[in-house]
Amino acid sequence: MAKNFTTREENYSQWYNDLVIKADLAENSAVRGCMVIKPYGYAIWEKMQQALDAMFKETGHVNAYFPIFIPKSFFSKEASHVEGFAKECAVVTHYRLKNDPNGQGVVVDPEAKLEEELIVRPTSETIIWDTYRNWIQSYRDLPILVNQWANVVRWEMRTRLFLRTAEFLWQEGHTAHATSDEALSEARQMLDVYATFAEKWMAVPVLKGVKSPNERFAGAVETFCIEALMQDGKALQAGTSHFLGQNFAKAFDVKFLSRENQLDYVWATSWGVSTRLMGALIMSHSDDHGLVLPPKLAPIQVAIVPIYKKIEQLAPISEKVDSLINALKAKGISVKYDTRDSYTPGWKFNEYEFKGVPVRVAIGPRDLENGTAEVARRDLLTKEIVPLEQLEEHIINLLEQIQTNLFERAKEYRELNTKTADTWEDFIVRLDEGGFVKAHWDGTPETEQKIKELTKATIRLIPLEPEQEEGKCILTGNPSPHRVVFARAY
RNA sequence: CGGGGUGUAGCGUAGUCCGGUUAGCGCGCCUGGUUUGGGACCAGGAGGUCGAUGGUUCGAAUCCAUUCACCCCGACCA
Repeated sequence: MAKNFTTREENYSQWYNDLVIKADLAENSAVRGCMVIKPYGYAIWEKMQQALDAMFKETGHVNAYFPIFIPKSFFSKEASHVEGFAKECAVVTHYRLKNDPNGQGVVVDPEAKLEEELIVRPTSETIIWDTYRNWIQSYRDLPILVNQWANVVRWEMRTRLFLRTAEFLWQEGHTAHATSDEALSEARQMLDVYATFAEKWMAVPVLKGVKSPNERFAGAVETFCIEALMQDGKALQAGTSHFLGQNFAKAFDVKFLSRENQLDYVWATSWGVSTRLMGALIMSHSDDHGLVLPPKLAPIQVAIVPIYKKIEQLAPISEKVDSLINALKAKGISVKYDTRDSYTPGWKFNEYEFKGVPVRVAIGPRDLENGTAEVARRDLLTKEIVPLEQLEEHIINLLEQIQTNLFERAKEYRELNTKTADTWEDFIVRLDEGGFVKAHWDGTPETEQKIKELTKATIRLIPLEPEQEEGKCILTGNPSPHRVVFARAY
C-alpha cells in the first residue's frame, strides 16, 4: 500500500481525493473549483475520447465546434433552460484591462464594457440552435448529427476533482430531426452507446432509464440516463441523453418544410458525457492499494520491470524482453519497459500498482536461468511464474480476463447492493445500507421532493421497460404501477 | 452562502494557547559511494518573506483585524 494513503474504510471521500492526487491524475489549480488534469489522467481521458468518438462516428455523427461564449439574451429564450442554469453561470462583462491609475497592477477598464454580456457556456443548446436556424430550411437538410468536444463552465458551490468541477471537459451531441420518432430513437440510440461504452470499455455496469420530471434536464421533454453504483453505495449519473421535443426549435425559430410542403418545427436531441466519467472509473474499481484500471482504458497496459544487480546484467534481460515488447506492440498493447536505474524494483512495483497498471512483468537473473518471468495482475494482486515462450499469449489472455473480471466484480457488487423496499421503515434502512433501492412511487413530483427532503435520496431513474407490479407508494401509499430506483447520489 | 476546521520548504508536520537566539523534524530533492526479486543504506548538501494584507509591540509563525484558499457538515447542484 502507498505511504500515507487513506483506506476506503477509514474515509471514502478522503480515499478518493488521495487517489486522484497521488496517482497523478489531477490536482487543484490556482483557480477555485477548476482542476489541472495531469498527463496520466489526461491519457485516460484521451482513451475514453477515442473510443467514444469512434462510436459516435459509427452511428453517423460528425464533429464541429461552436463558440465558448453565448450572448446573454439567448438564455432567456427557453424558459426552463434559463431557470436550470442561471444560478451557475460565469459572465463576461468587459473586454479590456488597463494599468491601475491608482497604483500597481491592472484593473478592468470600465470603458470596455460589453454592449451585451457574454455567458461562458454551461452547455451549448442555445448557441447551436441559434445556428441551426440558418442551416435548416427543408426536410432535405435533416437530420443534422453533430457532436462537439468542448469545455463548459458551471459555477458550482462545492467542487470535487473530476466529479464536480467549475470547468469540465465533455462532448455534447446536438441533433436535429424531421420527426418526433426519429429524434426519440436518436436519444435512445445514444443512451445505448453510452451504456455500451460504460460496460465494455470502463467495465462499469450501468442501469438505463428515464429521469423523473424533477431530475429532468432543463428544457428537455424526456431525459434518459445511465446510472452507476460506486463502492460507497452512492449512485453516480454517468451520462444523459435528452429528447428535447420542439422546445429549442420553438425558442430559436427553427422550422423546416416537410416532404408534404408543411412548415413545422424541428425535433431535437442532446446528449453528453464528461470528465466525470473519470470519477466513475476511479471509484468503481480502485482499492486500498491505489488505482485499478480496466485494460481497455489503461494508458500503460503492461509494465515490465527488469531486476538486476549490476548494470551489465540489464543487457541479457533486455535481449529477452525486446521481442516480447515488439510482439505486444504489434497487437496494439501499450508496454512500458522500465529500465530506470534510479528506482529499485520494489519501488517500481508499488508505483505501477498504485497507478493501476493492469499487468506487471518482472524478469531477473533467476528468470533468465529458468526461462520464465513473474506476471502480476492488478485486479486480484496475484502473481504467477510463466515460461517466456508462453508470455505473449498469457499477457493477451490476462488483459482480457482482467477487463471481464472488473466488470463482473462491479456487477456483482451492484447486484448485492440493489434491494427492494415495501415499507417506509424498510426503505430508510435500505437507503442507509447504501446502494440502489427499488420501491414504489406514486408518480408525483411532490412525493419525490418530500422523499428527497426526508432521506436525501432521489429517484435515479425509472426503468426503460419496468416490470409491471402493482404496489403502493413508499411514502403516500397511493397506487403505483411499477418500481423506480432510488439512491443517494453524487 | 451558513456552521465548523486548517493554512509553517515540493509533501506531511512540531512550535501558536503563554510573543523573545539562527523556525525543528520526517519524506522527497541534489552530490558521492554501496545497493536493486515489494517503496534500499551511509555520508555530505540545497531548499522557508511561517497563505496574503494591515495593525499592536523594543520584538510577531505566535496577539488583533481584514482577506484568500482548501477540507468537513448543510444549502445548492442535467
